[in-house]
Amino acid sequence: MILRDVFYGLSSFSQFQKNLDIARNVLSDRLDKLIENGILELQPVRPGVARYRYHLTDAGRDLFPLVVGLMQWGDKWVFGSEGAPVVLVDREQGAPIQPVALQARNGRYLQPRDVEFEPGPSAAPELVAWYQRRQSNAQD
Amino acid sequence: MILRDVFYGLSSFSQFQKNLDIARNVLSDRLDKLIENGILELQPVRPGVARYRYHLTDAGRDLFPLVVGLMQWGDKWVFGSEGAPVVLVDREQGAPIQPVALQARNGRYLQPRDVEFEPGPSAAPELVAWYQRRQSNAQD
DNA sequence: TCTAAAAAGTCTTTTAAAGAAACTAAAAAA
DNA sequence: TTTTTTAGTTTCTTTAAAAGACTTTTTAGA
Repeated sequence: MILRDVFYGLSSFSQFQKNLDIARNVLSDRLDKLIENGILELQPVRPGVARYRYHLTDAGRDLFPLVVGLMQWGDKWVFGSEGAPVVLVDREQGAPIQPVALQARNGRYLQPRDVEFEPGPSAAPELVAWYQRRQSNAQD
Repeated sequence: MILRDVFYGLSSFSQFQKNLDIARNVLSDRLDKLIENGILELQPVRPGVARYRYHLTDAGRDLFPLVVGLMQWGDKWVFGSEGAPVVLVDREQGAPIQPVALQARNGRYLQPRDVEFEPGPSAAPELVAWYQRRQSNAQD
């Protein structure tokens, strides 16, 4: 919810507090954790003044598709027919954006059954072994 | 983590328990909540036997881009240069899939600054008012 | 310039959630 | 048929989250 508000454009403690109806200490803890984890950072309101605003880091900005995807999921499965409370539009076209979805390199949309999980560059040896075992056996 | 495991193909209580290293009562609670919220459902292992497997509902399957997006975020910002432990490949091509990202109707990739939040069909009146106030004023 | 209100937290107490370990009943395997 | 595994539940302890009062610094207004 904090992140959603940051993407809405909010950046101060009290703005979050008003909007989220959350205890101040909890808000404070969560903001600290978001900073510790490199998702938000504090920037002085203006040089030389000890008052700060919370802003997204590059890592934080990269969470945008996830926050939007979660909203879209809620629009579909929680709000459903009553419609979305908020819609995201492309500034250039003024049109709603596409739903977040998985795509292959060639642009095809992918469902869970269309993809496979494979051990990556830093896979643990036991994961590689498990994967190879699964490849040889047909059952599971 | 439970959902990630479900997308990996796990479906039984003990599979989750082994893989997640979580207290049994906590796992039980969370599975119940996932069912209550229509993300998982219980299906009998075989007709007439009181043993069940946890399976995704349509709503649950729709969370796939979010789970994958979260993995991709971690691959980039947590694992970084050491590389991903798991990669997702398109079965048809055998190639890694695209990163989850926002796209406009015309296919353009969108950053947070390229989009705008607007009140939707079920927006609360105060959100509409807030939005209109923000449209007329240039500041914030 | 002084005052009051707002902003941004912190501190203390209460409540809820998580974790560990033992217990139970049914189903599968030996 | 006996033993193991599965899929939980129960009870107790520990840890974390939430609520609400309190503090200090900033800022806007009279």
